[in-house]
Amino acid sequence: MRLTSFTDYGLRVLMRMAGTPDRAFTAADLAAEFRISRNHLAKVISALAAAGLLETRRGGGGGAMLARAPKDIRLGDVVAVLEADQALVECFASDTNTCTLTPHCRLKARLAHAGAAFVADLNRSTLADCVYRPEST
Amino acid sequence: MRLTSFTDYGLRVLMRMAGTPDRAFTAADLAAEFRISRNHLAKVISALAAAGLLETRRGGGGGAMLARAPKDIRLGDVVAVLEADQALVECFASDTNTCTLTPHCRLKARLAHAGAAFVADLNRSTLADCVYRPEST
DNA sequence: CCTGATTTGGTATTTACAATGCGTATTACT
DNA sequence: AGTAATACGCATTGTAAATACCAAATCAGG
Repeated sequence: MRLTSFTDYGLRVLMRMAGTPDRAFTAADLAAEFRISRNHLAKVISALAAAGLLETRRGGGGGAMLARAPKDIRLGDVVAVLEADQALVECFASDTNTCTLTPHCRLKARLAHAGAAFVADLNRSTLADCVYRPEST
Repeated sequence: MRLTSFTDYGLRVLMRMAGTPDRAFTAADLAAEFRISRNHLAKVISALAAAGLLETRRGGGGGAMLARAPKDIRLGDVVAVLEADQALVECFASDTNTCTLTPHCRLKARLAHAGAAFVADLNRSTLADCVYRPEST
């Protein structure tokens, strides 16, 4: 059971931004602070913006900031958005599925239910519960 | 959010065996039926046997069969065993973790809790709920 | 007590895909 | 204009899962 680093990074970004609201973070800033790839992080930020979680502004002095208050951002929703294209097991990707028991399988629905339980459990917390404050404040 | 095919195959094996109890399945039999790698499947079977879910017998006429009644095998436990070496996110693998917010991160515990919720939800079902019967019975 | 069938375990190879890098276009502030 | 940033497509890399291969241990049956 694994989440992609894409999702991992997305959560880090949100936690960090919640720690210093009203600041516009550039992808370069965050990449340096986290010591990860700037390019990859830029895509994560794009995805978060596309999901309506961040507001971005181009050009000089631009960057990204939270689109809503941390308490209005539920963690499960974030994970669900960032993991949207991940199939829990093979048979969830109907176009590439080769499982021979697919038509009669009684497991798939239960796995889907468990995945929903995972998200629901995370949704008991909001970003406000996971604010990250940098070293020097 | 993804499970490995290792786990996926393990679940298929158990469901199939529950459909025809008292039969000893060889790795080759199951691999042919599922149209997957025989060698890979052999390791899955090994892992299931090591976890006490299967009894295996070597030699001519050997094979594997369920060690317990299907109703006594909980799906969440199976997944937990087969996914044991999978880190949900980077910081769960403490030896290779590079996340700069690790000491102060308030997310990790919540992710772990959600992972447990996933397993617990699956544990509401047993293998008896997911028996797979082959085409011709 | 062989012989063939099967599991078991280790290692090596292949492959798939996430992760990363990079170049260009686009947008916007100064 | 010039500069600073996002946005986007494509190429490349790296890593881990998936697979293949091989040797050894084990057991049933003649």
